[in-house]
Amino acid sequence: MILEKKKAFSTFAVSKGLRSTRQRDIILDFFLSTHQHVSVEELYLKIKATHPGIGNATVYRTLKLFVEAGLAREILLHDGQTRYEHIMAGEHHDHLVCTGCNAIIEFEDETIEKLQNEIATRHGFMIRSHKLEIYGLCVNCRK
Amino acid sequence: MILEKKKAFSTFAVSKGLRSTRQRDIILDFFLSTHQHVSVEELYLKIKATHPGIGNATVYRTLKLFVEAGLAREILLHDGQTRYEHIMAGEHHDHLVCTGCNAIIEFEDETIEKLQNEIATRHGFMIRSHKLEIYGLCVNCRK
DNA sequence: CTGCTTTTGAAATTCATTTTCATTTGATGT
DNA sequence: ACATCAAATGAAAATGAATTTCAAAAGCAG
Repeated sequence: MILEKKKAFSTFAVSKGLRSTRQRDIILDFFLSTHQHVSVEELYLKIKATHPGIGNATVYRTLKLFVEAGLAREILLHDGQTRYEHIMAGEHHDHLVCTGCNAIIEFEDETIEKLQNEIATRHGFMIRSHKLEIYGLCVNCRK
Repeated sequence: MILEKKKAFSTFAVSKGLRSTRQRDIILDFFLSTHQHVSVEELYLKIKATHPGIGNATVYRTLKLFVEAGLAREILLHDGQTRYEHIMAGEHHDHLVCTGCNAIIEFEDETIEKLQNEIATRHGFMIRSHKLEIYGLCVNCRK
C-alpha cells in the first residue's frame, strides 16, 4: 500500500514535470507513516527531528502536492490547523470531534453507510464521497 | 422566527449574566438578516456601513456568543475564513451536495441520527451537533 | 560538465483571529 | 437620579497558520 502510493506520486510527478527530490521523498515517507490526521506543523516537527535541514514551507508545499496527486485530503476541524489524512481506496471513516480538547475519535459504521446509499438512491444521487463529523465532548472533557 | 431567536439570545444572555448592549443587538439583527453563510469579515463590513463605530473584534466576539447560545454554527469551507450559519429548530444538517452543479439537497434520517447517538454513547461522547455531507452527482448531472 | 529550471530554506509577509488595555457602558444598590 | 463596579467595547498590538520572496542549491537534459 505504501509502495502503491509512492508509485502513484511518482507517476503524478512525472506527468506534471515535477522533479524528484530528497525532501519530497522524506516528506512522503513520513506522511505515509502517520496513521491519523496530521497537521502540517506536527508533520514538520516529526521530520525536523531527524532531518533538521527541511523547512516548514517545503512541508506545506509538498502536502499540497499530495492532495493534487490524490494521496491526501485536507480536513478542517475547529482547531485552526489544516490537517491532512490519507485517501484510501474504498475507505470511509467518520469522526467524533471533541470540542473540549480537540481529540478526534475515528469510527466506521456500515449501517450508516448503507443508509446513505439508500438516501442517495432515493434522490437519484450518485455518491462519490462523504463527510460525517459529530461534535461534542469526549469522556474526559465531560468531567 | 427572528423574534424567537432574539428571545433565545436574550434568555441565554440572562442565564450567563451577560449584559444587553447596543452592539450585540445590532450584530444580532444583521446576523439574522443574512440568509447564507456569512464570514465575520462580511458581516462586519455590512454593519460598519451603517454603524461605523462597531469594531471587528466585537463582531468576532459576538458571533462566538451566538454559537454558545445555540443560534449559529461555525462552518469551515476551504477559503480561509470561518463562516457562520443559522441553526434552525429541529433542523438537521444533512446535505447531498452535487459536485457538478453545486445543488444542495437536504435530507433527514432518523435512523442515522439514532446510530450516531449509539456510536457516541459507545465512546462516552456527548453529542452537541453534527454534520453529514454526501458528495456526488445529482440526477441532472449524471446525464 | 554546462546551462537552464525547478526546488529549497530562511526570512519576510500576509491575513484571519485573538488578546490587551484603557475607556465606556450597563446593571445594581442606595 | 447617583455611585459603584464588573462587563463590554474599540483600537491597536499580538499571535499564529499559511504563503510568498529570493538567493542559493539541486535535478535533469543535452
